[in-house]
Amino acid sequence: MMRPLLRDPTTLLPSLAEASHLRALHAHLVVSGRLASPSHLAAFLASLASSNHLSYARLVLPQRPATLLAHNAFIRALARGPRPCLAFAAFRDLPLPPDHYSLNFLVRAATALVASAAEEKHVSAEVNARLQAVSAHGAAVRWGHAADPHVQSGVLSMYAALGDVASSRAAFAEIACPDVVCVTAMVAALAAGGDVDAARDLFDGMPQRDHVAWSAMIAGYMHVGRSREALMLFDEMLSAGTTVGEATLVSVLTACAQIGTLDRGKWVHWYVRSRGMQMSIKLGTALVDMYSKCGAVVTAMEVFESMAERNVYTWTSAVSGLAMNGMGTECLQLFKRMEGAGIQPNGVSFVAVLRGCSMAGLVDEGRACFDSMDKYGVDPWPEHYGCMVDLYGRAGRLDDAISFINDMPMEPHEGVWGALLNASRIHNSVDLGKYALDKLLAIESENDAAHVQLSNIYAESQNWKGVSRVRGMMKAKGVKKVPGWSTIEVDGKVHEFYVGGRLHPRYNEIELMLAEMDRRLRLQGYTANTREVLFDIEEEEKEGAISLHSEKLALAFGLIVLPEDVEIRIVKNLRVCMDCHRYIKLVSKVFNREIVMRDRNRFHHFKGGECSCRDYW
DNA sequence: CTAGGGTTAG
Repeated sequence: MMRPLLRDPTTLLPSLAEASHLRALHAHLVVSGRLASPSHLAAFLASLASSNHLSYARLVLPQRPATLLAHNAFIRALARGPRPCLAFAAFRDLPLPPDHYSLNFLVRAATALVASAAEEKHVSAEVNARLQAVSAHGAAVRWGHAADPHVQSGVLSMYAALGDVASSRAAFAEIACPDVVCVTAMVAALAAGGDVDAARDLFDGMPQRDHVAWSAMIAGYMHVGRSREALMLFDEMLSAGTTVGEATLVSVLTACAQIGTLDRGKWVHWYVRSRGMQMSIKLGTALVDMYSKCGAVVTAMEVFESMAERNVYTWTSAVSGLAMNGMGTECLQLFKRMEGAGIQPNGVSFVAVLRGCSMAGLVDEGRACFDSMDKYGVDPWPEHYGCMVDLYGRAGRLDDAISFINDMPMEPHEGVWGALLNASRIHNSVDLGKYALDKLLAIESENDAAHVQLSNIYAESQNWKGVSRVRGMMKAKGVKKVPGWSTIEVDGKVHEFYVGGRLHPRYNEIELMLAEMDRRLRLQGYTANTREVLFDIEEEEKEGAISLHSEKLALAFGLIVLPEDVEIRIVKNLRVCMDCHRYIKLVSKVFNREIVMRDRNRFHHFKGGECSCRDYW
């Protein structure tokens, strides 16, 4: 008669916040005799623990003959809860010797502890997590359960979460016959430790691979930013006919976002819909992120609005998408909506909204956001200070930027000086630029971008001596400039262009188009601004170099091969230089094309001779 | 009653 109520106390309890309801349910379980059954007791305890009724659970637990089933369920619930350290206390208080289940859950608790410590960036928490992790492994050995396959795979990923691949390796070597799960865990551990090639060797040697193994290897490439290989492996996975799960698609979308390949990203979106796959929070978030990072911010927001459920990652992803696409006002509005929806912003959310405010020159609003971090219990990271300096500096309030730096409770990190340097460039403040560079170089003496920035400041003020001095400095210190490259996607294929390079098979056509572009731009009164460019390349390449910045090559190629009604989408690894920016604005007008360019920091949407960044970047 | 892969910034 009362069966329906008892079916699943796990889903029932969270809605019963009231203690009287709790006691009623408890009484009900007792009277009906259900609580005498170890599995019902275990389920009841688990739901108590996971719905934050810990003290109640602790009252219930010792009142009957102890079973490992019940205690293990309790430990498991604690391990998955907000405070995994509680699982250790429960493990210590076990009235019976632990079995392999207990140890498995203990190891999970340690992993969760490590993960949360890493997220909080708290040093003492990390040290503590490390100790707990080692002690969990020790307990598994001491109680004779270290050879249980569930415990083994758990231990491997636990050490991986700690960043201790050596221990993962050692533990893996102990396993006589590792099963698919353990090998997959080891593949992931090696990749997380940066040794993707070792991970790939292990993966290639696997006697059988299921979709999780494929997924782990694809994600492994993503961990080290080798997104092209991730996509290539995904193609192999498709040809192998393996089932494609949601997790795989999330990694694939991350790869698309990183490369900026909108066509493949759209294909994934289509794949999800055509298979009728359910749109989970993670998948939806990955889609929002992919569309944002491919410059399709409108579609990103459509996906965002269509999602049934969103968490702080989803919101932050959308806020950040608006910020990087230069939609500062919308970004701030969305952040406010997020607060209104009762979502607690975290450190990343604040980085995103502060960047958005910076883009739109919303200085006071940004300041208010920064000040509100305290209210949410978010400790500012160095990045947040960097954003604030950028916010003031970009708006031309250099004095405010400086006094903000002086009031910092910590030593300014390189990002802070970098922001000040950039502000000095925008507002032509030579002295401040020099000062910021000095500070920056004291921290990062070989920062090539910083040298280039200072040189640009000198160049803007026609100080050629300064330009050559910086150049000499770089030579003397052996600072190597990162070579610039740009990519453009045509029919799903990504074409790469390098600065001054003539490697593309259709270079002859590109050269003709570049000449045509120059001709038509000159008719509009364009003259090349050689100041930055001259510094950017080696002496012998100077001649003709203005046409050879990688983004111009990519743009010329786009003009050749893409139809007029298709926007030209370029991804560049460095910040766009002033001359190219001016050049591309003009091309967008003269050739009547929409051009979207993602540079190192943000998007530039060019149209009709204007850029969405309003010339501040 | 257990296990391996996946989401936000820089």
